[in-house]
Amino acid sequence: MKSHQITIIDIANTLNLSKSTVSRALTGHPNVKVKTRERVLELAAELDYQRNQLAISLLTNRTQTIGIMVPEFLSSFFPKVIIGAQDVLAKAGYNVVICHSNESYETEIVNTKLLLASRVDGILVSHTKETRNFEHFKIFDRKGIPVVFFNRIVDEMSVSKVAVDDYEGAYQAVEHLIKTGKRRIAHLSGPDSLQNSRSRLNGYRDALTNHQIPIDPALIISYDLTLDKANIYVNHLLNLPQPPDALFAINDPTAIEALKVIKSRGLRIPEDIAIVGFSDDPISALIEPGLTTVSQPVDEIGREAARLLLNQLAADDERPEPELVVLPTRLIIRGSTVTGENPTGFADQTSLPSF
Amino acid sequence: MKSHQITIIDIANTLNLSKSTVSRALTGHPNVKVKTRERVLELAAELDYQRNQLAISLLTNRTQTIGIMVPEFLSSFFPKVIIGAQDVLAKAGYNVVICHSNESYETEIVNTKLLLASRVDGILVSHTKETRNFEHFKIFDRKGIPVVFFNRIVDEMSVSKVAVDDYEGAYQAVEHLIKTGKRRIAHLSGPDSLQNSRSRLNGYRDALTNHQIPIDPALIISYDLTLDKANIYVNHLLNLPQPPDALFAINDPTAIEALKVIKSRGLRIPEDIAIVGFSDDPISALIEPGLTTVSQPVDEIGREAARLLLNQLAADDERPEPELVVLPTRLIIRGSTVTGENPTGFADQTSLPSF
DNA sequence: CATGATTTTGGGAATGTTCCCAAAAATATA
DNA sequence: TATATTTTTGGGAACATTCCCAAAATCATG
Repeated sequence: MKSHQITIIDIANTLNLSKSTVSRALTGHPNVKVKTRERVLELAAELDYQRNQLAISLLTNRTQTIGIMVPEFLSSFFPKVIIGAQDVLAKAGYNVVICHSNESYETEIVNTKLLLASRVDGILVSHTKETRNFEHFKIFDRKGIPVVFFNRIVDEMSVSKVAVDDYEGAYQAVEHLIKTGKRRIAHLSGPDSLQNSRSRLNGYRDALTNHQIPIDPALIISYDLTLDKANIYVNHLLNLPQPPDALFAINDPTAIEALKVIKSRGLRIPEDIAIVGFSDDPISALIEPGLTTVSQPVDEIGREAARLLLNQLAADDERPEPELVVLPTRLIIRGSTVTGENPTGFADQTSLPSF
Repeated sequence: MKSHQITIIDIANTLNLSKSTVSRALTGHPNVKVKTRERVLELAAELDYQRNQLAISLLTNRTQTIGIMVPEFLSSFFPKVIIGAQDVLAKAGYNVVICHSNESYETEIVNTKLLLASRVDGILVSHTKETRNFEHFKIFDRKGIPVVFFNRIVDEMSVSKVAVDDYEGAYQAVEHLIKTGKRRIAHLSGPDSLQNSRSRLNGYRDALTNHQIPIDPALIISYDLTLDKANIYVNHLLNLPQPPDALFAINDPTAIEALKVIKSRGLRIPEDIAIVGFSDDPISALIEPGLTTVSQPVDEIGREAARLLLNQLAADDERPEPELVVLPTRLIIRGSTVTGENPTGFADQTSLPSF
């Protein structure tokens, strides 16, 4: 049961002033006597007065709130992106509402409605792996609420986007495997609905082709990113008449699952089969052998997405041109592809304490 | 630049109705002709009408929004708690705003103001390690906005709280070390400001005392949970004239940092020194050796905290009695304390895919 | 001390919605 | 057909704030 809220009228009445004067005193308007302002601020502090942002938002039609929608946040990736974005947005005076869709298209739509109802000024989005229809995001666009996609981006919408160079990252990962002498390189790919999944697959293909290695469709498997499936597919690959001598996985959790399966079969990594992941999850530096992986500037993805959104919000005339930012990736080489590299698997750990 | 928002008045004008009737049609009030309701709903859908939650909140003085404040969310702990809480709250029709204080007291106070200004109906809080003064939380209490503490709880406030049995968890962890024959058991503890840090220390002490092992103050170190400090203190302990033969760490990141230092010194785990952590981070099952740790029902902490908050919100008469829920912990035994246990370090992995 | 200029204050509209009460329309009853 | 009853609709107040314009108070200048 909430008690009566303190309003500017309460303050006005106690001090025998009008609400207008109190409002001016609180917002720092110059036209108010110093003495009066002091009296108002003093009483406001004493009563724990908090201006009602709802009323102001209703009046100004701006909530100073940005919605961030992510498909999950159990892995470290999205929390880090959010932290980066939040930092930039907070400095610009915006609050942040975080929604996670749990990789469910239905939940994503519900979140969409929610953000629309709470009248956010803009949204940052990484859609779910199930999302193939983007009508629910176009509503924002039609209402003039800026949308910025990050990480999982949408070709069919003309809005600002932040991605990493998935193609190049994948290309270099596969080229690295080729240089270590591997020839039968498998790829555990993600669902076709994800743009970055498609780009990484292209990078994989082109690296092989450019090194005169034929592409064997039996070595390419797209899956839905649920780890029990990964387990099945890795086993399947190992059971092939001509099993692969290397595996490029769509992401680190997949690579780690593969590593687990391969170790339990008593195969040697990287001699029998080498593994490369994608995204440099903190875990990847800690396991044995350390996982070679394509790192991405996670924090910077969030910061950049926030900046693009602020660009859209700042323009008070017509809508500014959408921008596309592609951030570079970097190959981190560890024991899963090269012997003697990071033998303990411990390197550049940066995770924080938890309780 | 946001375009004109569609309001019920727009709908009312186009259909030659009053705003009252449109409002009734949209909210499902029975007293409206079926034909009229259909016309209204149809036009509303066509115009992408979204009711303005701000206006409603202003009127009802309830925002249907809950604030969750956590000290960090880079480790997996708090994201999991948030997911649990969010699930329960969403089912009860509440939205969630997440704030992370980045372990900074200052930021926590800013977040407090922010949640107060956005008029949340209640808050779930885990305070920072720096927080020793809780006045900023008492403001909520005074305004009749329910507060529930979880994980890091506050003795001096009479509100609902959710904790795990830190004392018992620590006791069992240390007892386990004693049973494996260890006698010089060190404890890397957290800051005294955290209630769970104190409880774990008590569990450690009592386990030693009850097994007639004298407590050596040189083996107890409280630190601020920043990993570089952990590194220094572990080295310090190993350099003692009589180094410990086991280490009970306040949390898993600390334990993993210790493991790293100990391995790099060429000591055997657990023969030369055994390690136990706290909270069963997903990483703990993946490293080598697997980390023995005290697991807590992370998801359930969030769900339970949400339930306690709903209890407070549901009561429409006077304020209900605060509740205290203490959830059980469970010792997970792995290779860092027992040889031959989980030799690969891979066990019960449940982390999700990331990009 | 009067006049004009400037500073300070007050009143009302506006924001989008719900809810209460009254009015109008439709329906039932005599 | 007139009256009573029920259903459906409309008009205003209320929520907390800001902003514009006018009114009041203060100040400076001759």
